[in-house]
Formats: sequence, C-alpha cells, structure tokens
Amino acid sequence: MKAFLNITKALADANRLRMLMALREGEVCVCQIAELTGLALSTVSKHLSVLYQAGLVNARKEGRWMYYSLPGKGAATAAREAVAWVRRSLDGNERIVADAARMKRVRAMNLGALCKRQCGN
Amino acid sequence: MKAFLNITKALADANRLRMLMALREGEVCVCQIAELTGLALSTVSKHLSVLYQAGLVNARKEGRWMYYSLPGKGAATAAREAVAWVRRSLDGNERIVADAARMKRVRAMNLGALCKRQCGN
DNA sequence: TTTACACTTCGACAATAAGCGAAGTATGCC
DNA sequence: GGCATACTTCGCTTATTGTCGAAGTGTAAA
Repeated sequence: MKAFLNITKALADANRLRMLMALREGEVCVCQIAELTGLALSTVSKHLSVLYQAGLVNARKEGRWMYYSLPGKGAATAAREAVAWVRRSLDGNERIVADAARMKRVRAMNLGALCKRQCGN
Repeated sequence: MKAFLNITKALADANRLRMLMALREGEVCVCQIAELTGLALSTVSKHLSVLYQAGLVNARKEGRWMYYSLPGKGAATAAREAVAWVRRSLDGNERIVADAARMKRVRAMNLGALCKRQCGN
C-alpha cells in the first residue's frame, strides 16, 4: 500500500507530471528541468527526488551532472504501468505540448552555459 | 491536465483508495463506508465527493440513502483506466484484504440500524 | 406539520506539502 | 590545495488538504 501511495502521491502534482512527460525524449539533467519549468533548482531537485522515491524515474550520476530518465524494463510493474498511463492520458495536452516544444529548445542549448545561468538565480 | 490531476489527487490518499477498493463488490452507502473506515460521516462524505468529482465513482440517490459505486462503461477512459490500475495494484494488499473481510460483515448488517448508530457518534 | 434520519456543507484546527534562498556535499578543473 | 560548479539538504513561510463536530438540506414516516 505504501509503495503504491508513493506513486499516486508523486503523480498528484502538476509540475511533477510535467517533469515526467519532459523525460519522454530521453534523459535530462536538473538544470534543464529548472529551465523548462521556471522553478528554483532546489524545488526541482525535491520534485525529482519524490519521483525517484516512487520509482517513477531513474537517476544516473555522470561527473557533476545528474541525469534523470524514465524507468526501463527493470522497473517495478506498478511504476511502469503508472508512467504508461500518465503518458497515454496527457499526450496531446496543451501544456504538455508547449513544454515539449520548449524542451526541444532547452536540449539544444549548451549544458554548461545553461546550468551556470541557473546557479546565478 | 486539470481533469487528470483531479484523478491523481483523488488517488493520493490511503482512505480514498480503501473506499475505492471497498466498492468492488457493489454499491454501498455512506454510513457503510464510515463503519468500514472508522472515519466521521462528514469526512467520508467529503472523500466520496472528491472521488466523484474526479469521475472515479458513480453516485445514486434512493430515498434517504446515497449509494456510491464504481464507474461503468459510460465513464471517461482515464477514470476507468485509473480504477482498473488501482484494482490491479492493490489486489491482495494486506489492508485491502482485511477491509474486504470487514466489508462483508458490514454488508450483512441492517442498513437502518447501522446508519442510526453512525449518527449517534 | 412534526419528527427522525441520511447525508452534505460549514467553520475551525492540525498535518502535510510546495516553494524559495542559504548552506552543505560532491565532482572536476586550475 | 583552492576554486568553480551541479546538485542536494536544511530552515522557513505559505498554501493545501484531512479531520472533526456543528449546523444545514432534503426525504420519508408518523
């Protein structure tokens, strides 16, 4: 019950849903999500932590960067089903489509420059 | 997005999940859920209202009684998928199994006597 | 119409969670 | 080592949500 509640609670926030959907095209680092959402770095970090605790995202550290991605085949059934359900339900949503367009631009930016800008805020 | 968020928020509470699962065997009235959960009538009513707003339960008034049930074929896709997912995920859960046993006894009780007892609290 | 009853809404309080900036941690570069 | 950087954790404030009892609503029976 607790594990499942962790999932439903993780999904019960608009910004976390946006983050989950932003990972569709592949892994991203924290500052890219911050750039997308306009939230403070600490807030983004916390949200991603909630998603991670629920098993809804993978986390991979590479040097100074922390990369988050959607869970693969090794993930728990409930988590995979949850992500699939979210994707089906939010695909085509106005906000999510706008995010996808913006995310495309964010991905095209230089990572170092982007992160440096985030830290300045 | 808002409709979907209504669903995920509705699922993000242990007592509401218990209520949803308690409806598996058919419709029940508010005081039966109160008897099951041990919560105040007003609290149960509010929880069921949240589930109803999200489209996760049907509501039917018959005389003085209000019957809640799981949504049928006419319900929105997202809602039906959500309920199915919850049922798959929580089936066999310790607490849910215990609730089911208790719910069986509650269903066997006389409705009038049960509700009268609730109002006394 | 009066009364009882099943439920909902209201008002208040407590607990939880979102948000930020500041401080802390870990990694890489000079 | 010393410093910059990418991220996390901490402390705090604000907003939201769960909970209850009291009051209100609609229905049925006396």
